[in-house]
Amino acid sequence: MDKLTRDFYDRDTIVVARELLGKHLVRVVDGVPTALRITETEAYIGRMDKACHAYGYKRTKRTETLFAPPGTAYIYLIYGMYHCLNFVTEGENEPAAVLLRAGVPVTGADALSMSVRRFHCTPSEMSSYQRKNFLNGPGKLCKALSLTKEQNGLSLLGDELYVVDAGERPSDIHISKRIGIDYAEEAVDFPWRFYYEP
DNA sequence: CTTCAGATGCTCT
DNA sequence: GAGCATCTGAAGA
Repeated sequence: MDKLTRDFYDRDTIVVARELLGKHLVRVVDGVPTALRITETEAYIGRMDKACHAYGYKRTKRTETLFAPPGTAYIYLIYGMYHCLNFVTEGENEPAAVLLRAGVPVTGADALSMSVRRFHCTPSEMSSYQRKNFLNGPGKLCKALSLTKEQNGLSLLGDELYVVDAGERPSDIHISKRIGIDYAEEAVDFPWRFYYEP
């Protein structure tokens, strides 16, 4: 159960996105860890990707975090009420990141803390619809882990938010176009979404 | 199962 | 002022 180091993140973004599948994302609040298994990711690469906030090395207040060292959390508000969690990759001054889109709880205790944060109830009180759609979206994932823009810029090498290799190697990884980037012209067709059925 | 409208605030032009 | 890397509940098939 080794915590991933900077070397893991400081590589090609596509590779990092693929290899994050099956890893455990750990969020610690008040000393209590909650873990989920990562099941869906997307790559965003500013150098060449019109879907990336930092396309063409565009530097604004928001994209500043994408220029931080690999292994930094990039978290932003979307649609006025949800948050998206990303991991910065590929070297300093090379704005690129992996979006964390979905996961599943690792243990029963993890399921409990996340169901409380998401629905203010226990897992057994969740509807079957809620159970089926528990963590299958970036906004849901952030809510379940109590992540907001307050945590933007947090290092993944610290103790509040990090990823561990639990030795799981998912088979049958699916690849597709990315979700919700219809504005991105030719980049809408880039096959940079990775996921598997846990 | 599917579609659909509405919520809501921040960022950039 | 426009638009957004989304989610939910309600309604219909």
